[in-house]
Amino acid sequence: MTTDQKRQTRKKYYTQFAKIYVAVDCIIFGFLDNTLKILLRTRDFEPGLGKSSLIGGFVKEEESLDDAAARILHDLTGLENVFLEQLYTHGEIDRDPGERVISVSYYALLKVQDLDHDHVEQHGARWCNVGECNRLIFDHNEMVEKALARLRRRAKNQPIGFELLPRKFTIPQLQMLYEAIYQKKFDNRNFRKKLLAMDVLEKLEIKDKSTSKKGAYLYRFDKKRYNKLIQNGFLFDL
Amino acid sequence: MTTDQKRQTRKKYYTQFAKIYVAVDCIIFGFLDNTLKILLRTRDFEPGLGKSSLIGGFVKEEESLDDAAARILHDLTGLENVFLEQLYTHGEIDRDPGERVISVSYYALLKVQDLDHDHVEQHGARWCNVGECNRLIFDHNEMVEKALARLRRRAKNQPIGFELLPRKFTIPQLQMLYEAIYQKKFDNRNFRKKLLAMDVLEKLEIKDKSTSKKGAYLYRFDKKRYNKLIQNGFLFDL
DNA sequence: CCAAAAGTGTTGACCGTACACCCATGA
DNA sequence: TCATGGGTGTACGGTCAACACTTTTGG
Repeated sequence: MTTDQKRQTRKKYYTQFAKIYVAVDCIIFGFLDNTLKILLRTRDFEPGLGKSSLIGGFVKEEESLDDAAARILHDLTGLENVFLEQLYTHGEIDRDPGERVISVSYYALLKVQDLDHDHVEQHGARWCNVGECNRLIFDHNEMVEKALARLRRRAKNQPIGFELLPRKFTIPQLQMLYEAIYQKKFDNRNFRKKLLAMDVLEKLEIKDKSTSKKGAYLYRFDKKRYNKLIQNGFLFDL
Repeated sequence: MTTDQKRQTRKKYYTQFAKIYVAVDCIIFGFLDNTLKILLRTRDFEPGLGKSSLIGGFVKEEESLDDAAARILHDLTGLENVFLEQLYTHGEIDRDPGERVISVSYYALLKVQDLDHDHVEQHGARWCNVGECNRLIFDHNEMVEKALARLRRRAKNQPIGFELLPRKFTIPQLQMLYEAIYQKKFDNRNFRKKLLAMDVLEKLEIKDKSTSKKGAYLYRFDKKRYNKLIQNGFLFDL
């Protein structure tokens, strides 16, 4: 029996219970102008018409939560295979003043240089500095706070910072990203030392001269090497 | 306008979208016989009749997710004000072979000595050693894994171990709890040193002689002191 | 008096942090 | 030639981990 056939032959076991609208809201991070930003949109429907909100949508009957999040992200950005992780599910009864909706939040990290900015703008989205995007509808500010907390925790223990940079990047670039995430300065010697000691970056023989006359060496995150190290009990820790 | 009135006057904004069954499943931890255990139940209805499962139930129209979890926990244990934290939301389409149900998992930490064990048994629940409770229905094993991972992370950085012990406990008791959680031995001198250095325990002038002839001093977690320290930037770290 | 659990300090290794100067180059 | 950002090494202090013996007392 195929999965589709199984689905069609399902009995009605739970008719006595209530069904509820389920939404997905995405906190989409990007790194532009050495600043950490998220994508916001202005609501074009009630309730909350005209107010700022995260990028979201309803979960369909025949898609998983992860699929819904990926669909919503893809519709807006045109991108696939973006880093996406579930965060938290908000289930207060009156969180949406329209009707009862529970919302599963996801955060995404994307490489802005892969993005078609016109496409994004045509969908009514815009980049907003993290920390300046308060006054969102419903409980969306809380979602952003949780996403930031998660990003900060993860970035320390998992190599996800690279998801926000081009595949080839310089050490100063990476450091500025981390400074944007944690909102504090790092000592450049210590940062380099610790980072390179982990031995997960491949140094390229090319320099990026776009930000200095001397130029900075480009590096690439070596995922295969990272996975091998992980299997041997190595822990990423910046 | 009262909250109830608001709710009744809600418009129908989202009728074009699908509604979905939402369940809550609880991973309920307890510390018995120096072992970390969770509460399981045998399903007495289809689908999955006769199989082992977590303690769960459906979310009602007029209750929040947190309230649903607290209700389910209270129905089974008779306890209130138990430590309860949301974990993850499982949303695969076919995770429940009956109908489509998404499930929000919560983990709970309870003091087993507060428990009416007859009441629990009458509700068909039993304690099962963590690590020996595989072969659960649906994706419940995955939920247990996630709960364990979260417990381990939290126990290191937040004083939640105390939620699993009596209000008055001994240092050796606490150490055995941590050994059960992390499945490894700790050096007792180092454990004491680090723990007492944090200065969040109040030493009582009574000894517990139930496990040794010499007797071990009882301690109490000083929550007020802990909160004060936290405000000054102190970090719990065991 | 002895078995069994409670309680106590020291040392060496390692890691995190603080800190300042030279290099390369385009303009 | 100079201004700008890139790149480099060392020393100190604190934290973590390893380690063994004494104390208490009920049976």
